[in-house]
Amino acid sequence: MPELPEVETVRASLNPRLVGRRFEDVEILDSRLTRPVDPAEVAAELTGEVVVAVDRRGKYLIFRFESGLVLLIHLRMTGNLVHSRNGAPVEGHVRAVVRLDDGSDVFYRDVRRFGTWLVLRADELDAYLAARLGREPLEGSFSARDLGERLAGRKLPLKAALLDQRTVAGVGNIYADEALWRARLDPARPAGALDPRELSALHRGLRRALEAGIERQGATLRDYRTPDGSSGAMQREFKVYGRGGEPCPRCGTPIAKTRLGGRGTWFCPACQV
DNA sequence: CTTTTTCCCTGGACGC
DNA sequence: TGCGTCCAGGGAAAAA
Repeated sequence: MPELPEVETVRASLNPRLVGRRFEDVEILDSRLTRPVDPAEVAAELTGEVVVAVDRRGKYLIFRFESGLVLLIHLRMTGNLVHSRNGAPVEGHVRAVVRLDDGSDVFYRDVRRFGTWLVLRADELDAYLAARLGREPLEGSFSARDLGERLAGRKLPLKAALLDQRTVAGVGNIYADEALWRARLDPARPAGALDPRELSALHRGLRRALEAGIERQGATLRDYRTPDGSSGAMQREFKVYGRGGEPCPRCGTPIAKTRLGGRGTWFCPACQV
């Protein structure tokens, strides 16, 4: 499940490969991908476009073109971009293919078909993203105080608040649990009830968890791969996610599993308070 | 307004 | 071996 670190890894890999390249041919094989827009219309819009940058905002990939169009890709659960230079076919759940002007191909694969491709004009992009996303947690100017403002007055569980992309952009189920463990905070705590010291710990926990994920090229549990086909290594560093019954790396208490915000949630019942 | 629930999808794990 | 059931979860939309 690609979250901020996985999407950032994909972005960093694709950017140098795609900048300056022209989309010679675009095939969209699954109409769900562009719904409700006709995939043929999207393919026609993208054909001939020249990439000037591959950016990221939250979990969105942003392909910017010379013309001023942008392609917004969300990988959701199992979306996967593969860059193939040798013309070797890529197998399995291919939903779209882009042929570039250097002869290489970008394959979009997605087992569960939740991912989306959306074409916008650059002047529409900010409003689209602003309506859905909060601050970038790794931006230098994002402070514990900013985080506190996003959580103030909210009564839902901390875990659920972190999954809400308007709280902080890019955090998903894995990094929410990992950040809460680092901050020593109980995921069930009411989101608006943190004191300044706890907000600071959560701010630091979020950044440390996300940065660790980026350093390890993301976490590969099943489907996620980088565009060159390699796996991430962050899954080996998980402190609590998916580790029910194993000892807490900090205090040795067995990790507990519960359900919060509709998602599996792992935490240490002793040192997260 | 905020929060919760339902839905979309497929394949892997599990019970019998 | 095969079949049924459950589970994984990001975000949109509907419901509460």
